[in-house]
Amino acid sequence: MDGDQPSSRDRLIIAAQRLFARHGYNGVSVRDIAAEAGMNSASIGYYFGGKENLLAEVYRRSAAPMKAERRRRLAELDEAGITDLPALIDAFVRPALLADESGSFLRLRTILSAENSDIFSSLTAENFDDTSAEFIDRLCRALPNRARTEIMWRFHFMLGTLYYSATGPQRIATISDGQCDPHDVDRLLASLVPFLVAGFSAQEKDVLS
Amino acid sequence: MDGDQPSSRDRLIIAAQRLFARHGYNGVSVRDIAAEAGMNSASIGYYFGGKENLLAEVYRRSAAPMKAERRRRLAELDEAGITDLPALIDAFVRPALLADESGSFLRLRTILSAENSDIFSSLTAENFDDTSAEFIDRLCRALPNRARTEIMWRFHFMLGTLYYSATGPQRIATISDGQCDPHDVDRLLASLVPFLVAGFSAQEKDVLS
DNA sequence: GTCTATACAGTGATAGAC
DNA sequence: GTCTATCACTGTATAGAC
Repeated sequence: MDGDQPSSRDRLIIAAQRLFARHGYNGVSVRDIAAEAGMNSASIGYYFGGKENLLAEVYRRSAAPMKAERRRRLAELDEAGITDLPALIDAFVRPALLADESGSFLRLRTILSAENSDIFSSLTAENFDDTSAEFIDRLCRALPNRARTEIMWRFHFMLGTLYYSATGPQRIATISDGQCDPHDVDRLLASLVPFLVAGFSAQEKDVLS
Repeated sequence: MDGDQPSSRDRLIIAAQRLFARHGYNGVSVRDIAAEAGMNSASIGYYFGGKENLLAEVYRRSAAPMKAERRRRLAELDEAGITDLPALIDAFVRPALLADESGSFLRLRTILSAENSDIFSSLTAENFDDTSAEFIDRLCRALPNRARTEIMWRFHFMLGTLYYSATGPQRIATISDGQCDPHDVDRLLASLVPFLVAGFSAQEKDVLS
């Protein structure tokens, strides 16, 4: 049956997942992870070949439920025959902020994107290239009068709002004297989705290049 | 006269500024910085009390010209009597991407925001709270029918697009098969400013809270 | 196969010699 | 004011126990 103890390998992944989410990548040592899993630090080298490969394993595990949730929402939209922009953007953005508790996976990815950009690139490409392409295709269909290149730029900007929301929360709280609480994901989404919808719908400025 | 050699302290700051911009904060050791400045690594402890305080010094030095450029552009607008949203947003966004070569200071700040969020918070507050407040006030005046809270949320989203553009460049290049080059700052701005203008102008969704 | 003790070169910080 | 020496820490690699 499935009631088996998790394997040593799995225990390491779970411990790493928890610690990376809380303290980022560089903020956690292999010794911390091993201790959290109740194992020797050298076991990470044995099972994964190094800290970086363990990160890749954690990334894959965390990405899976988020991708599944996005796919589920898209299927729901298809079933209901909905193709409008707000629903589409919501289906992309909401799972990123809600898939794991308080967007800890999103936070980890933001840290990686800034600090270890080469690792981040390959992991993102490996895990999200298909989903991203799917969404860009749908965005182009929902916005037939916008150039595909322009939509990709705006997709890029959307990622920025998402990533930053996962890490820079105290800034908006400071500026607003506590009126804006970035941990209130529902409130955040209520502002973010209309903002993005308007941005994606914007008239194109004439560009030379 | 002013033709003096830069002091040992200044040599360290300049070396750190160059290395932090290229390799981020954690990617540079105090030994690297000291070697670049032609000094002993312990000198950083002596002059600054530690790597973190040296970072604060670098931050202040880098923020100054960017803030000056923003102020200069705002003064220009005031002189010409321009108060429209696109010009205002451009005056905020452009100096962040152009003040130093290839936005290396913006990149450093993004890394800090993700990895060392407590340091980032205090440095940002120390250096940018006044500028941010000034811009939010102007945004509110340019958008008199939008709630101030909502404008602060959108300001938060704008920071996200900026920060991410400074670090996650290769992602958009991959997705677009090279059609979008995030290092082309002029092209980036040509898409970003209209996107933000539309986002800031968006109709408010009815929010419960 | 699984796991661990241990050594190695690197980090930031710091006490104390000069 | 500057440097040497040293400390506790990091990720990694490996020899060897079981």
